[in-house]
Amino acid sequence: MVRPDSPLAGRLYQASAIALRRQGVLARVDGDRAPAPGRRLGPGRDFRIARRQPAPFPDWSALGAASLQWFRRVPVTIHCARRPAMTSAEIRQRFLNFFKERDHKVLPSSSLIPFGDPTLLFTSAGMVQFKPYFLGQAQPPTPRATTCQKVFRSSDIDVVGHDGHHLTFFEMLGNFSFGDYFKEKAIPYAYEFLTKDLGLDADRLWAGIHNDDDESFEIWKKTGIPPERIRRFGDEYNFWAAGPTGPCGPDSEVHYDWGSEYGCGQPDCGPNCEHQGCDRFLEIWNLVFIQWDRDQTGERKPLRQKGIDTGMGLERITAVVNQHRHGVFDTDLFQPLIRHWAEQSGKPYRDTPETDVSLKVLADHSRGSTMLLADGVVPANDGRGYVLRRLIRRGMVHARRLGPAVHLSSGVSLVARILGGVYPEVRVQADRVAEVIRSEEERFAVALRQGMERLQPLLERGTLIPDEVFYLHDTLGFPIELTAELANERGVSVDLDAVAALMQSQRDRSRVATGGFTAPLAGSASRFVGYDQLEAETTVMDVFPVAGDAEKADVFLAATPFYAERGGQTADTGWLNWKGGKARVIDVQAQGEAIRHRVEARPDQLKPGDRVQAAIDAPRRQAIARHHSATHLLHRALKDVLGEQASQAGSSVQSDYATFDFRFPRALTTDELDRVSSLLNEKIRANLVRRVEELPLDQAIATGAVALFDEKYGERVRVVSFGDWARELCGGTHVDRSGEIGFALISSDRSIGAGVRRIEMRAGAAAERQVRQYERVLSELGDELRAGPTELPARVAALQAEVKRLEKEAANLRQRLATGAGAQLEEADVNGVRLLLQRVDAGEKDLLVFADHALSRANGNGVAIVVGGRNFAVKVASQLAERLPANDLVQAFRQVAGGKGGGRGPVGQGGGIDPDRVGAAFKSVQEYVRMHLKD
RNA sequence: GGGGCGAUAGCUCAGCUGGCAGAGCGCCGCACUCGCAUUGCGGAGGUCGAGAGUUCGAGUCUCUUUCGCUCCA
Repeated sequence: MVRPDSPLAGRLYQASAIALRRQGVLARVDGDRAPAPGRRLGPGRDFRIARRQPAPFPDWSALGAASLQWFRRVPVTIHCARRPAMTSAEIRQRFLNFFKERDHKVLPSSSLIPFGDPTLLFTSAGMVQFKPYFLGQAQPPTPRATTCQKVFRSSDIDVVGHDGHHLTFFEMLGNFSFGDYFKEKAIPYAYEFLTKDLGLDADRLWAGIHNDDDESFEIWKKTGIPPERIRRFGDEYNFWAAGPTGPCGPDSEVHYDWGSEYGCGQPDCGPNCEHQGCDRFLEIWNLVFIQWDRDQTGERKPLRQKGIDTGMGLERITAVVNQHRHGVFDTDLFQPLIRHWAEQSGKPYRDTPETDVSLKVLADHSRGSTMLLADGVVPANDGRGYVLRRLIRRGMVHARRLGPAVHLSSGVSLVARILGGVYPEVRVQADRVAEVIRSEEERFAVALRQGMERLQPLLERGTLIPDEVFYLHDTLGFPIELTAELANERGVSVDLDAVAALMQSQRDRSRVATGGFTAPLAGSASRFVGYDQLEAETTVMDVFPVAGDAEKADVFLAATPFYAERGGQTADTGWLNWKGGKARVIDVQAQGEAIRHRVEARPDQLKPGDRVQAAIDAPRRQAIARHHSATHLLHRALKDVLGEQASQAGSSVQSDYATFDFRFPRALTTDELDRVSSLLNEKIRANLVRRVEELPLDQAIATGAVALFDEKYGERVRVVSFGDWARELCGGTHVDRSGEIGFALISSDRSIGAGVRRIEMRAGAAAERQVRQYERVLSELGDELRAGPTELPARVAALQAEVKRLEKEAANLRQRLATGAGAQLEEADVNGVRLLLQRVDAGEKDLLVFADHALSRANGNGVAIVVGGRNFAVKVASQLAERLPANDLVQAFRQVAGGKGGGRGPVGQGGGIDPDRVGAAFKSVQEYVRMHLKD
């Protein structure tokens, strides 16, 4: 890196020279006495850079990189440039402070994995963590809040890099009101923050509002935006709803005007301009006014508690404040990353459009993948993990494009440096994150190698059919864009439309297959009483038939002791009893707030309003509880032994076993497993008391409970703890004291994916059964081998060696017996061809070996037939094989001897013959040969 | 959740329409060499992922299953 405060010299690209000048750095051509501000520098000219001011050089790590060829064409990026008007960190802080001063509670960003919302893949907006408050499902802890929220959007993944605005990961600044203030304050707040705190030119701000929203129009006007800069739009731009029903309302955006010189020049040009190439307006802040509740008929009723939900992208506003016309990648959030890969690849930023796309993709994707990984997403083939994998792979394709030395994983530490201050989890997890990306890189390298092996010959042949391109992508994971690129280099054409059609049909197939289950939703919530009741008298609320099975029904109850499958814990089973009937409950699933019982009964046997007694299989529940509690203790034990990084990635709790998945980069050593196991059982014997508390979520996490993702929590959560040792958020059912678990046995530890391991465990009676089974096997083995348990391995190894030796000896003996004096051999000579018949005592596999041996006596001019039991083999000397195909001889032989068989070339085999007729069959073969050799 | 592909020697893989389980690398030994590398010769190493079926005969065909890779939702 070049030091900022020393004069620089080098050879300049013209574009870079202009960029330098625009950023307030003067270029002086060598030999000139003074900087020549107006002088145009031609490409390739030597030059020097001098500071214009004696003042210290502006922030070095800041913006506006310019690239130039340094001595001897070694590429160097110099970072000089104008000091940013305001850094991103400063903007973030000012925003939160601004709203804090206006009585907003500053809340931390929630995870990128949405809490308690299975409908969302990622946290895709600032309001996600507040959704329950807006939907009226939970009481907000505070009437006003403000956040800087981590956000991830997978929908734009393919667009990133091609412009200056689309990102996968970004930060969303937002202020929120839950039934507190409304438009009258939200709009002035926004205006004040932008113009005063950020110092944006008020004349450049425009507002977009909903067609019918006169209220907002008046407020904007009063606040300071003249009517001609307030534009009205329809639902497509300015209406927000969480879904077809529920809370909704108009929204209003603030647009920034870059100036008419960037516009399309059309008279109707304005925010949301739809003219091609119009680049004048940029939306910077979106204010949502949640004011109605929409019902199924589409009718809107005014909400009692209106809400405000605003969102402003930090990257975008930083670009605007610092006048980065070309977008967010020029801001201090991205420049260090861009510079990093520009240096690693030796390809400067702002040099060619292709390079810029790749640099931007790398900058964005390294942020995205690092942040996802830091929040616990693991590369996988479905769901979130799949999006992550795609992100990493796309990043690697572009890394590869920049050069062989360019690696996506090398950006992780930089991302951690840029964002780690605000999101400490990135800093903590940086090593693990880099490790995971590295292992993905290795995996991808394998896919690339395999793909290249297949692609190379096709390219040399000069044709590439779409099916082949699709196969490479679909089966081998070889990126289509890479195929296209390579084909292009070789001048081979690829029908990308046809490939896209194949992709589409695959998408359709998946969609059709997924849209299967559509059980109707029960209207209201079922009350779960199963924490302290094993049975309950209750009322049937709804009964639905089960598609494709007339003997089963789905039943919804007002209250139920049945635990629905959730958080990895398997569902309870049991019975429903009612006057005149009884049915087994075989599965229980949660559907929203309702609990669906699948029972073995016809749908007409029960109807809404019926009284039933619901009773779960209590011993089974107890066995499940033992496994679930043991899982908590195991989790704690793993963390104690391996460190806090060993965090849960999933679990499955059944009545007879449990599996526990956790993040850990390598296999556990025997010693570690031993320590985990003994600590686990020690805590079981300590008979720790189980406590359950219900707490608000943030308080629970604050008191050190282990929070998990993928689980669905309400605004109040259950915290289950054993003694003061293991403490977790958990909705499951547990034993009262750890001693009830009895004993826990870890039966296996294996890898289930990059950085994730799975431990299988049995507890209580299941563990006992397992141990007894092992013991039985051991003692049977010991009896059989006459060895004590500890001697068994050595004994078995010795036996195996012995078996090998004997097998070999036996094979030798058989061979010698067959070929030696004792071999039963008949011979005949037909027209100079020797025919041999040999009877051996051998399995069918060996017959051909014997035939080979026998044939060796015929000096390459003969036919050998070997019979063993009811099987036979025929071998013809290779020089005869054409005139006497083995298959014909086999047929001649079995016509007399019976059985079946066939052959090819010089080899034939058959079986099922009558051993008594072998002699006669041999005669028949002789006859056949005689006939055929006459010709 | 749906689709594609794969599982054969320690590793990477070949094995065409069913008919004697192979190659390269690695490993061991011997020769050559002062020694190493190289080279030459020889050798060990396989329940062909598991289970059923079809067949006289299955690594090969059919079904089931486990695991892995991969695309899509």
